[in-house]
Amino acid sequence: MSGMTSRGSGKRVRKAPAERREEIVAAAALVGLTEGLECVTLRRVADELEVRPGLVGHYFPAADTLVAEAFTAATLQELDALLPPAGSRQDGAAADPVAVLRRFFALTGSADFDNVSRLWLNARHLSRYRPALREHVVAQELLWCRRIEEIITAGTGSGSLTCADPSTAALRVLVAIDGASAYINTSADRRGAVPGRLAAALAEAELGLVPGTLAAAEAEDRADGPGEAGD
Amino acid sequence: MSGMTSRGSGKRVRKAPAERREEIVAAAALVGLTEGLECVTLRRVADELEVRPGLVGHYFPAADTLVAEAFTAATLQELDALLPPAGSRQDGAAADPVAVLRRFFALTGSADFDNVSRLWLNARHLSRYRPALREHVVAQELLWCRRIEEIITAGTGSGSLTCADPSTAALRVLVAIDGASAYINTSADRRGAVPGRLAAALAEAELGLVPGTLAAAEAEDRADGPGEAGD
DNA sequence: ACACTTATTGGTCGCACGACCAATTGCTTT
DNA sequence: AAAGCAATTGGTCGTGCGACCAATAAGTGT
Repeated sequence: MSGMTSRGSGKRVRKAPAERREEIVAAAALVGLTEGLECVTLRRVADELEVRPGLVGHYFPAADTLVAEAFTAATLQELDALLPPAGSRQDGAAADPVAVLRRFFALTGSADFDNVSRLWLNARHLSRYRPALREHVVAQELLWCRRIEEIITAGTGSGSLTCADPSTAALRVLVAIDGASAYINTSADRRGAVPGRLAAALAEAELGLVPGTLAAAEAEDRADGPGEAGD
Repeated sequence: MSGMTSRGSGKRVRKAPAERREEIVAAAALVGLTEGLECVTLRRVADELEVRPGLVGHYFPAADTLVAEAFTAATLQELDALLPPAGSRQDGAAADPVAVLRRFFALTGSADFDNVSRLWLNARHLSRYRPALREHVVAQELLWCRRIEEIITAGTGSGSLTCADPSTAALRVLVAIDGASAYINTSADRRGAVPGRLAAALAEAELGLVPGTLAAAEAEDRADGPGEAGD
């Protein structure tokens, strides 16, 4: 009997509050990202950490707070992977904005981004009922928008792209991405088709780039793409 | 004691199965539209109709089916209000496609459409967990897309608008609308701003119309609009 | 008027959730 | 080594859910 996955009983592992709290949020973020925010429950998270539910309840007297923080933790990490923050380069030289955007659209269009799309969709809906989550979602919306705006502004500065209002352009790009990812749970199969391209195409139009600059090769991992909804 | 809102007890009202079923679906659709699809529960719907929960369970042995049908009923009705189906005109003359589209964007941009935006967001997320709902959502996505495509095709036929591929254009318009409505639960206040316009603007660009043709006057009913998120 | 079908009731069962609390036990301080 | 703090446990309580079922009563046909 080697598969003793859980420490079963007895042995308590006492940790520093701050550390335990981070651990809980990280576990909650993972659950929320992979299974959905409604699965971020005291019991589920406790189970993940092999801890008693009461402990999670101790750190989060209101379960809503845990859900909200889980969302923020997940999106924050994802954003950093998508668009490295301003001060993250050792060499002072910033990367080419167009290249950054191309990488950005390549990532958001790939299957690896699916869970993130689901998370946003999930959070936006759940915000209807959970005020705490709502605030965190609004904050992340702003943050993502700002991060995109930074790239665009850098691009206009270096002249590699042109745009009247970086703020508006960033918001439009974000809206297009959200529109495309809205179909993640219903039509994920024909993702490569129109919606996925729309965001990049819109960005190209919005930023005065030649079509195709941002739309990476559509080498979808699923090469079996059927023609036009075969209903 | 005049407020005898419910018939309290005893009196049974026996109805024909078909009629009762429609009644249940209609009530469920209303609940789903106003309170959310997770509130479409056997008990909640039964309460709405002043009937015992078991009865609803009798007509819908699987609760998922009720949720799915409620969604379809709600969106079907809404679509007909938004874009009257092809054969709905007594006089054979079809309306001017551009006028139809203008009306369409005016309606989707108004506050009356908020609950519908919420419903779609709701359904798209819930489709992650409920296969029955998922199928209905996919069907409605197709239907909405087709209905828009009809208008566009009519427009290209009459020459009032130009477009390479009506099918793709319709899908793009829908994606834009979905992107805009994604923010309904988090940033409904500054709806008038960028997102709402984006859909109409994209449609104008997509259909070769002069900017402003489809974007109706942004006379928001909420005239008390405060300046930029005052956080 | 009667019997028969079935729409409708009233109730139970098991489950998962958040909230709450007293008892326990690991760690730190004295 | 003893005392104290608090992280952690184990358990309870109330709620709302879907599913299920036997009993009831409203119509329908004879």
